[in-house]
Amino acid sequence: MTDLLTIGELSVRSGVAPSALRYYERLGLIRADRTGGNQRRYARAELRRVAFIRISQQVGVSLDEIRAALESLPGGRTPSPQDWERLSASWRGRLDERIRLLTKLRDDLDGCIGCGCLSLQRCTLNNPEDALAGEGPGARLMLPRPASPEDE
Amino acid sequence: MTDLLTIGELSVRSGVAPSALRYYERLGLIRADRTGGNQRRYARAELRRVAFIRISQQVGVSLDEIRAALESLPGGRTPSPQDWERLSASWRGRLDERIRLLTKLRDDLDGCIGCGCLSLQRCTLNNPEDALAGEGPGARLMLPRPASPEDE
DNA sequence: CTGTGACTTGAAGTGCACTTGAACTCAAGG
DNA sequence: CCTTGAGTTCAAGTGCACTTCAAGTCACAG
Repeated sequence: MTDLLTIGELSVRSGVAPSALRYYERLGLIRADRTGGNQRRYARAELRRVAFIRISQQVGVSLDEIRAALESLPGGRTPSPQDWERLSASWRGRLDERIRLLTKLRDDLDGCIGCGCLSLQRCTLNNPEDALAGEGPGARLMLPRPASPEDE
Repeated sequence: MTDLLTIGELSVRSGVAPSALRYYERLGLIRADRTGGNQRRYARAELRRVAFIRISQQVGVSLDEIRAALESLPGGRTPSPQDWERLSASWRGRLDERIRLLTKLRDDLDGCIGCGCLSLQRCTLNNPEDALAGEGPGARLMLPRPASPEDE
């Protein structure tokens, strides 16, 4: 029971496929020591990093932004609880915003269903002023830019 | 002021790029008549369809599912208000679920920040039982399957 | 020492939702 | 009639987050 994990072990414990872990390493999100035979060995702290990565993805943050956040850690490679708190808190706003927009969408949808204006003309639903645009996770999650109606 | 729209007009009114409209047509999401010169002319009803498509995407529904939903319309090609209501309502559950999961994530994140257990070991945050998995919009929005911790 | 399963690499492939480019035609105003 | 901007097609490219593949190496139990 050494305190270094193989890629297989890290994969099982983190729930992330080995291929994804290698991918994260290529992107500079995690790091690994190597054995004499060139195999990866992960410090346990990497488990925390992987957890942070997955949680951040759930919030809708891209890997590139996560990388930037992790790189912002002062000096030391192993994030302290304070680092963790700061990073987690920094996504909080994003999360709030996403929840807010989805909730607004739901309310608008309800309003539309209720009011019968389902042709979506002058309905708030079709009102582009702020509609989950930008900041989508993954590739293009939400919408590049929403609709701007006029007539119909 | 004919009641048929060119692709440029539909693009401006819907906020969707012409290339995207052609793409939607290829996928069978919208349809267009053609002029003698082979140019697309859209009935105004297509504006509603495009609006529905964009809204559905915001809810996190893939184009393929949207296509299936639109195909489910009984007979007539122009969706009635009732159709609209039914379709909109059918996404409602997805929307609720997404909001629920994001809210749970936020609460967990708060809990983590508050309780200081930021190493994310036995924290709910890292609890995979239900974590925005599946059903992501776009490509792979949320997560294929989340983490399953154990030690650290 | 050998077999087996876990590991290594780089390159290529996947899925979604589009966008871009090249080469061309159409529609409408002057 | 001619120019110009808007339209057409098909093929290929983009971005993200990975996965898959082929060909080979490593670690360890027996």
